[in-house]
Amino acid sequence: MSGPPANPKRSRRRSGAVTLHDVARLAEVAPITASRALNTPDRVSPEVLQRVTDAVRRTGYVPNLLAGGLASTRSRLVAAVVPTIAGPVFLQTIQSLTAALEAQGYQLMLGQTGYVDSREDALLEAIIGRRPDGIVLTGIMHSAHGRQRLLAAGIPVVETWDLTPTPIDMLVGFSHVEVGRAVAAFLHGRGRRRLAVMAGDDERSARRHGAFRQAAVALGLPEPALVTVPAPTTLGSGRAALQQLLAADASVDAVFCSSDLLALGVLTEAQARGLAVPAQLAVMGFGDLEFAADLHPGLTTVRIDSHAIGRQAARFIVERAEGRPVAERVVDLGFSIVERGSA
Amino acid sequence: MSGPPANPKRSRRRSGAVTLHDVARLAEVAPITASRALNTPDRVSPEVLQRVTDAVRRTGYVPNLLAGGLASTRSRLVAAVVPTIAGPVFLQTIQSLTAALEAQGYQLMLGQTGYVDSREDALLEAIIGRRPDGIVLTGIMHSAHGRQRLLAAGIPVVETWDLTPTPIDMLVGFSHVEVGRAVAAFLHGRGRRRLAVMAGDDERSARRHGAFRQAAVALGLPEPALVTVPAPTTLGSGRAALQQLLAADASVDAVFCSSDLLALGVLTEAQARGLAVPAQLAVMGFGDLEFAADLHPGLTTVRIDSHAIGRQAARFIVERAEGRPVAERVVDLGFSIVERGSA
DNA sequence: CTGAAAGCGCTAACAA
DNA sequence: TTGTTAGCGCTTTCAG
Repeated sequence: MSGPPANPKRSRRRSGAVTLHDVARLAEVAPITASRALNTPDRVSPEVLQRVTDAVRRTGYVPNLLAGGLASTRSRLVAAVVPTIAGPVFLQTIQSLTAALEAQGYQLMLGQTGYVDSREDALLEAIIGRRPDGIVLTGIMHSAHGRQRLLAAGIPVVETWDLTPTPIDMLVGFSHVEVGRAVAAFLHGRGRRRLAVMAGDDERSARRHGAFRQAAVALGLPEPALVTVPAPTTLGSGRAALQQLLAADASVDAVFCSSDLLALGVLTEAQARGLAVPAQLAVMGFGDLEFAADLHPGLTTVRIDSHAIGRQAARFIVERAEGRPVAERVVDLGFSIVERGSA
Repeated sequence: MSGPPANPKRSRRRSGAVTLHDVARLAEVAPITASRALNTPDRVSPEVLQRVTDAVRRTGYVPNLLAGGLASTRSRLVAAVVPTIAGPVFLQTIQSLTAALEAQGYQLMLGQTGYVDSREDALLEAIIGRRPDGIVLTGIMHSAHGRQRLLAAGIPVVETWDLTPTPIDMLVGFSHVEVGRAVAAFLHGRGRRRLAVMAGDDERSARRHGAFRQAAVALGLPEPALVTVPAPTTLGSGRAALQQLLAADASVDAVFCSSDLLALGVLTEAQARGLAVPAQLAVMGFGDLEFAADLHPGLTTVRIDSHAIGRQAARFIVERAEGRPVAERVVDLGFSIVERGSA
């Protein structure tokens, strides 16, 4: 339909796609005017705007954002880094982040480190190479070297799902230490006395159960038992961990799991061996994933507003990219304990 | 540490980052030679390679892939489009796709249509604008107009999770019709006579249960009951759907769910109301997600190798991008029925 | 409000 | 094997 390259002048390849020049020629304006019509339509006369709009429609022009990004040093690309997208917790954050960014004309690039720190550096390099307008770090422990590069690249960074005292740049999360304490207090308040923790082997989880165990002891309870499972946590590892836990000490009357999926595993195993929840064993999860409310019994868990984290991260980055200074660079979204049947 | 722009010549901004020119100057070679050293190291003398490598290390140079992509018309970017990443099924495909691409130096851009067709066009535009080396379409129904644009843009496309007779370009999936038939035959073979279907309201799911119901009738069974739930399917919708199903017809003795999550909902509801699985009700899922095997009872389900789909899609696109022609453009990965306790 | 010139940082074409 | 030159397609300066 559209004319293929016909001019046998000489030299380079040309991708063959319609360019802004083609549009401009058709609209009988200079390329820069066509550019303005598309990017800042209110700085162009209505008539010109109309002509350009028509030309775009007629040619099926799609702006080359690579070229635009190169020229303007604004890529409208945002990178997100997660250990694995398959883990239960970060998914909603990524979902909302993507959606919020798309609504503003930004795209998300996804990177997975796979819980292997060495991948992190390579990934970071690939990401920086794209000159994204921002990077969202989710649930990862970044090396000092990685922080360096990020800082050096001058790319806005949002760390999420945590509240570190020394953020690289911006931060949206909540206190894992507070979560641990609150859960210990909650279970103690419900009359539970022999607590246990089942936790993924990541750093954040460690901080939660560290605080949990400390708080339990401070409340006069015996040191809670601890079972660690490899991250990402699964239903299967929850079942196995409960077996292990009960084999070591059958008197446990409450388990705090580091994810709802783990808790579902505990629920499943309890059911399989006829252990009554919550009568004999109270079970608490973490995350308040979608399924938590509909389990039987309903899962008592720590609610984290994963979507809000994603949205706030998007807001942070877009603000920065548009040149608006971000007043408050740290947002604590908090958490809450949702009491349902399992505890 | 590194020198900021000092030359007060005139004109443009310069991003401030280290460029290939800086590296080349330091290594005392021409920029193009430095480029070769980085991209095709074997076409450069060992000595030059060494000098360039050193210069890169000393400057902390990170290639600008926007510029590279613009010049070479190869962005090393691949776009994936899913309805929502939060749905249970596509996650593993995306995970493997990302991982496989990263291993080859490609990055993934994620786009969500949110089950709204109008979003699809806007998203497509944003994607095409990045000039990706490929697009992976997962679980979406693309409009004729969308197909047009994709074709016109000349970007390699891989459709996944399906086997359409008229692929846009490349295809990796399996037959949903075959799945429906196989499940009907399986349940019939296990002596089930009053079948039911619980399905998300997406097109693919409809094809599965269409074939399922047809096959059931062909086997001499009564027309299976059908309960439709909105996509994406959840545990909660599974519970609700079972209630609905039993209210309409309590004699049902087998349910085929259009996702494992839905099946988990059915299992949960059955347990809550003391309905014995599989004795009174056989439950089958779809997907064989990670948790399926560890449920109690274990979930009998249709196994789809979601990871393999992602890997094959990556292979397709990389082959194309590297200019190697793809011989077989359609791959049927098939499926299998995994028999566990629930049916 | 519109345009001419210059160049973002890189690599494909030729040469040498 | 290395270099020269000319752009990829867009947007920023700086003028009108």
